Amino acid sequence: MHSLPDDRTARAKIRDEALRLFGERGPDAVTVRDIAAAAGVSPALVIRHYQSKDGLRQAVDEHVTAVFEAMLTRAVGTGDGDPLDQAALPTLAEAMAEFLPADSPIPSYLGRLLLAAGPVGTALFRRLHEVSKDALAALAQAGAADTGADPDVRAAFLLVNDLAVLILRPQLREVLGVDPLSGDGMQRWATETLSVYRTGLGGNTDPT
Amino acid sequence: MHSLPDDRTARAKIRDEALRLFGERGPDAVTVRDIAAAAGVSPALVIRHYQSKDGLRQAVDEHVTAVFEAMLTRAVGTGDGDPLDQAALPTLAEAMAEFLPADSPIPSYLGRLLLAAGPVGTALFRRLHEVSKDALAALAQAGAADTGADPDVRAAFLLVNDLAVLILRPQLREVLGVDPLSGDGMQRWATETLSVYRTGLGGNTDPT
DNA sequence: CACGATGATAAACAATTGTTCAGCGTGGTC
DNA sequence: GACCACGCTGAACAATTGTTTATCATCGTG
Repeated sequence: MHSLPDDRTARAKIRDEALRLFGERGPDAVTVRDIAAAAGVSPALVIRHYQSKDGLRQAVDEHVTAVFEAMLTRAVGTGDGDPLDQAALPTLAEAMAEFLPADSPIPSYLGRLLLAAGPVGTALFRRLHEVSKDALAALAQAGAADTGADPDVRAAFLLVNDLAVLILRPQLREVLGVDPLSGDGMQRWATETLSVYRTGLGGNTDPT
Repeated sequence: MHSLPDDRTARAKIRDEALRLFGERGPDAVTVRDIAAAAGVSPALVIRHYQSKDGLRQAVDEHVTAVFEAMLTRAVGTGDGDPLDQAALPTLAEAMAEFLPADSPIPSYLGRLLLAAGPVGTALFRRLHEVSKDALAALAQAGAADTGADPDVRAAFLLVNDLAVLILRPQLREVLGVDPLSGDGMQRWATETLSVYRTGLGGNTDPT
């Protein structure tokens, strides 16, 4: 990422197609020949640029992580204006919808990254848990929420609720009839989650 | 060797080892030779009994689905005593902890089944969503909860909160320092989720 | 004892996959 | 023109993997 002449043609295209295919089917189900064909190059060129398939996977990992990190800082950065409102917590999916094109392969790849065993996914998950804990603490300090008896678990609970939309996107789309990362789907999802976060599931919570 | 019921044959052992390995690494990362070695038999015998690796995978799918289905009916069956209390909803993980040994490979395999694209996982997810919807409706009818403005989405929300423990178990264990499917972990997780389900995240919910 | 039936195996086969290697075309420079 | 650096490729290689085939051992039974 330093001083290479230009990332312009074949090399970047290989990485982008790999990102897309990895996100769709998972790295194990994608062959070097698949990637080469999708990028319109020969399999040998893929290896020539990235040494190995695993090298390519690492390059995609780093690229996706970098994009996501930039997105994170921008997302929490914008929260400074009105630091804590209803939208301060479930911003992960919303940030993706805002900063990425609707057909971006990054959400899918991120979902796989978080699921796969490995240092990258683990670090990413831990990072997100920290962000979640910080957000919860900020909400609590502002009196907009309570950290609960077990702040670590509560933050993890909030986090996985957000990640579920990434990880189970195909299944949710199948069952709900709408892509949970689309505008409409996010609206419906956010409404319900915020409702629960605000007042719980409802019902006769207090016998007044 | 011979005293046990006729389920500890080589055939069953192959299936059980396949279930375990598939759950640990995913079917694509497990070779027929791996399974054969784990079961103490030859690779040829694996094929002889199940025709193909995919046939074995289907057999494991059916076995896991059957076990899970039995678990589901027993779990909702026990709910008849005191039909709806605090424990009526997030029973999925608890049912597993109750009906399965602590080191059972079934939760992991189920998690993968729900994530993988394919008819079995899709059907399973749809089935669970129905169960979740029914449970929510029952809670609502008893006045213990509200179906919300969007019952389908609310039921899906509750479902994925439960599934997250299955799907993200390694990551949660890593971050929280406790297996969320162990007794201790489930206790902590259930406490927080029920707290949120009951009253929301807390804080100054109304600006009096 | 012979003898199938049963259950299991070793060895080979064919296809796939990651990777290497020798070389080809093209464009800039002397 | 000669040359050479560079981006790229086609074909081959080696390892892995799912699967087949031909064979072996064992055991209850005539």
